[in-house]
Amino acid sequence: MKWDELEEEACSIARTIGVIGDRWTLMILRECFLRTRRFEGFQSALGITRHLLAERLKKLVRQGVLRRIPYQEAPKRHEYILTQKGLDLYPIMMAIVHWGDVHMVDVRGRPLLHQHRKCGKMFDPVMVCSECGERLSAKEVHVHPGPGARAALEKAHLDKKAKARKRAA
Amino acid sequence: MKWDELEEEACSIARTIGVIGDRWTLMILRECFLRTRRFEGFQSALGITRHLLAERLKKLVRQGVLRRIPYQEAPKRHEYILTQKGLDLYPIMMAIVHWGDVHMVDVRGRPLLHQHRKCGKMFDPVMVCSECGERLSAKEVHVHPGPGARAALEKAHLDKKAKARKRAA
DNA sequence: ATTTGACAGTTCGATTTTAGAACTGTATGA
DNA sequence: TCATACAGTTCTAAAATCGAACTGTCAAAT
Repeated sequence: MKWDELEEEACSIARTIGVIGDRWTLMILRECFLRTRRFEGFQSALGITRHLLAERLKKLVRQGVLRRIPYQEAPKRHEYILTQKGLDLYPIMMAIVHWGDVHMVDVRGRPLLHQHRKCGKMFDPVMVCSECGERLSAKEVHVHPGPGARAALEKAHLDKKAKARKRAA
Repeated sequence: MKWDELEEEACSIARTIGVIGDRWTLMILRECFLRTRRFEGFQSALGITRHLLAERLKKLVRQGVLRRIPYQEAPKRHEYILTQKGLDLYPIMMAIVHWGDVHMVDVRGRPLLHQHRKCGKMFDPVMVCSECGERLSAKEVHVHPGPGARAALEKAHLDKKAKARKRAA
């Protein structure tokens, strides 16, 4: 499977992984959420090769996760800013941070603490059900095929028939 | 930066990415949450090469995300089951699915729907503050260096001095 | 007037990963 | 005894990544 095929799969995980599912992209997004905006900023914070950084930034802009905004003429310079689509990645980032905080800390303790402005307290992110507000766990969730999956199944069925015809010919 | 260095960084995102931050690992974990347990199951569902699948499964077992459990002798066969550490990845998975549902669906609609057993309704996952229960967004969160970050800063400081001495010599 | 440094990339050869396919070995069922 | 299921391993070719150097514009320092 190639990267660009992932985005066509009838699976929201596959499609999302097509956008953010590699090491450097996730690290770049971490920096975005920590308010880094410029090429040099990303490069020196991450130690990524300049080549790859340029490539990943372009890809994120193409996909609408970042916006490239000029901040000076002569020479032309741009900043990379999260779009709303990019900001919406926040729960993913927080979920990743939290898992690391719980399962990957060493003796030194947590690298970062998070304070909620609204209530003023240090907090952990918690995932709840949008309908009843209770904490979610894998075992309490039932998965059903949605309209996208049914369409995909029909397509797979047709593909299979096409292949069979091809073999016969 | 190499993969194994990621796990030593003073950053929970970097450490987590060191474990799950590649395309195939995330897809394998998707299958785990959909109840796939065996080598052939993963392979045929994902189209991953057998070589990489074997490698990724080993890595996940080493890191305590999966447990390798024999289900028959002669020939020896094993199943790969999520540990608690693995089950705790659920919020990350759900956050990824949800972002895909919102930003990457096509005309066919959502591939999967999620039903919460407790309340019986179809739901979306929502991330809230553990202290006050309000929805989280990036702008409402303040980041503070924790104990792990301070220790890391001191270490970086020492490393820098060591390097300077080396240059001088 | 000339050099130095910051910034944002691009280019290129060497190394590392991944893809794709074939092969190994044990057991079951026809 | 022949085919099939399962869980890998091995091999070569292709693709991605690394590391380092190079390009070009401008501002500030000498």
